[in-house]
Amino acid sequence: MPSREELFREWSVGQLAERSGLSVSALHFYERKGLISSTRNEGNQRRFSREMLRRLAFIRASQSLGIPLTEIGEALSTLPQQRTPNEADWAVLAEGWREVLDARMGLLERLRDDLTSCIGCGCLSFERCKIVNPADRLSVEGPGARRLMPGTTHQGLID
Amino acid sequence: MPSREELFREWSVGQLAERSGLSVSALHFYERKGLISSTRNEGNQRRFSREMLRRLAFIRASQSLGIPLTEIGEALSTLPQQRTPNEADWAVLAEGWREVLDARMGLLERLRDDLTSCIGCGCLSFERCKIVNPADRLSVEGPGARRLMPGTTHQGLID
DNA sequence: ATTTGACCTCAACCTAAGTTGAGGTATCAG
DNA sequence: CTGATACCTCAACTTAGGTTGAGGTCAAAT
Repeated sequence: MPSREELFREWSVGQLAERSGLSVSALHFYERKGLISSTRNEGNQRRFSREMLRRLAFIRASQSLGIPLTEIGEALSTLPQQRTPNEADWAVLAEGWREVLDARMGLLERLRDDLTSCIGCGCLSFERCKIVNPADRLSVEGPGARRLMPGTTHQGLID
Repeated sequence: MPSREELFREWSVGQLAERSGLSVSALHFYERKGLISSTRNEGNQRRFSREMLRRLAFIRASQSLGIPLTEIGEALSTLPQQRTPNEADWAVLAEGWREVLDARMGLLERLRDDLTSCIGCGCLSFERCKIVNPADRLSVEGPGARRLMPGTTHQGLID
């Protein structure tokens, strides 16, 4: 159980970085992106509340699931603004990711099975192969790097 | 069955682009990266052999599985150099991806289960939560964008 | 009083997987 | 023979998720 002091204490970036295992530059970056927030002391230095540590934990957990920061940010923005989010609030977010993961796994499973049947028929042809063709939709996305695994909002690779 | 002409015919970039559904700039890019190759005619224009079409099919199929181009290139470089690769050669590559996919799905499954138990215990803490901590290893990879799903060579997110 | 270390901002750089555009050449149809 | 395409190269731009460094300030220990 954290002491009364611990609960109300505010952390500097360096301290938050040490506790979270993230770099100071990453914390600055997350703040610019609106994923975390801070107040400033008299000398313009950041002070973070204890709640930010939990936000960072959620961010890291979500990233390890392959979810992009923009989506993580959207999820975080649904947390209550006035009161400090409680366990139930966080559970709602985590449950949302569960659905994303299930969808993503289903996609991988279908791709794997199609690949297997492609080995069987030896096709790998542009006319026939289900695995080769779906990329048509991906190639319509415009410039820049592609997302490896389109998340919640994927348009369906195979259907 | 393709005609004798078709078999020996060489394609220009534009034709290859049309047949494969890829853009001309992407084909140039793949050639620079060594994924495909061409000869040049008298006027310095690219001529592609029929085999390149199959390579492109493999590249697109692999990409739809979330495999990065560098790994696809490594796989392609294991194809026989002297003779034209046959069905069996391609099947070896496809079988390799199957293993990658199985590993990737196992990873997602473990993450999903851990997330579920994290909802149960309501922790999301840096000290205890299996889902939050593994990112330590990811953060050691240096500058630049992270891969969403580390492929064959992943160091193990959770173990 | 000074030095060390932590902090501040801002701009530039990195990878991946391409796209876009400028400036110049080739090829083909009429 | 002359346009209209198609092609060539090369450089710069794109997104994501940050890192690195320059130049300057703040805080605490000596």
